[in-house]
Amino acid sequence: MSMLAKKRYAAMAGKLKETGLKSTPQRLAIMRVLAESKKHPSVDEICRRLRRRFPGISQATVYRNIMLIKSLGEVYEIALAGAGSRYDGRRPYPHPHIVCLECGRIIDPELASLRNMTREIAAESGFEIESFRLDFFGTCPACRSSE
Amino acid sequence: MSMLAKKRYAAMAGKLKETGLKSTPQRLAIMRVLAESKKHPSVDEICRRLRRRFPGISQATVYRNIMLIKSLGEVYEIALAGAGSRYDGRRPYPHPHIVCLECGRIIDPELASLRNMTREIAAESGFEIESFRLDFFGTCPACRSSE
DNA sequence: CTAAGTGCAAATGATTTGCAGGTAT
DNA sequence: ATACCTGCAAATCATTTGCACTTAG
Repeated sequence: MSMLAKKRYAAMAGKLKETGLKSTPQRLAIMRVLAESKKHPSVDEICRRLRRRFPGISQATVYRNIMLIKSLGEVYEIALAGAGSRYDGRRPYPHPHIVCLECGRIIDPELASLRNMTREIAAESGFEIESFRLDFFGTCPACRSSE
Repeated sequence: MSMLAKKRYAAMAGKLKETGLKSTPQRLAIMRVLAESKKHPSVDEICRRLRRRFPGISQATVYRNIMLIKSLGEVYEIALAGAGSRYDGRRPYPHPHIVCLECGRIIDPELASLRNMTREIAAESGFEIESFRLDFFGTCPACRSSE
């Protein structure tokens, strides 16, 4: 388990303790998967991965726990059009993605101008902005050169 | 019907002609609603609105036609987490939105910094950016004051 | 002990699809 | 005439919920 994964897992398990909710094996295992996974897994993927250790685990349990972890502010839900949501437990806050339309690779760019933009939006609209979603779609350098 | 609505409707109906597909009354009526509506309607809202003139119109027809119109590049689908999609026939290209989490209202802000940001992303990642998706979520002024 | 959590199955809500007629061209 | 469309109902798919049973604290 990488340094970051350890840290993320500790943060999740810690928040759980604080709330007084129970640390069940399934719940902790879900947290571990979220903390370790670099690939934005779906509920179904998380479930399949957990079935090795918990053969009878149900999707309902995964859904319920992800909702809980999300309410603790410890996962970020990436809601995709037409498909099921994917989850990022390594960066549990809104952040932009770049998705390659050829190979499906997703990268997380740095984007200095974002904070300004959120402020600009709030000022213009009068909304109180809580979160955002920003994805760019295109072709990555590798795919472009092999065309 | 406003100037823009007329223009958008003509563009949609024109593209339809080009393809050789049929101009059924229902299909044209759906286009008209999309061209006129400033409020990013859902399939259900479009359907209810059309039932005045077509009492028996089905959701399936609306879904099928919106898919078709989308494939013509004449509507932009705003896919939302947890809720149904909404549609924008006035700006059928990617553009940012602000979604109110209380009342569901969606507005289209001006956002000067967007072009720069796309350039920044392309430069940093080496991707060729084709499209994007940018939504802000928060609480609109009306909902905030009535809390 | 007992509130919280789990698995299962059934419910939900958005969207899709199969089919038996209709209708635009 | 005939390929495309429509309405209806049934089927999907992701997600949620009700319930009886189990378990962490």
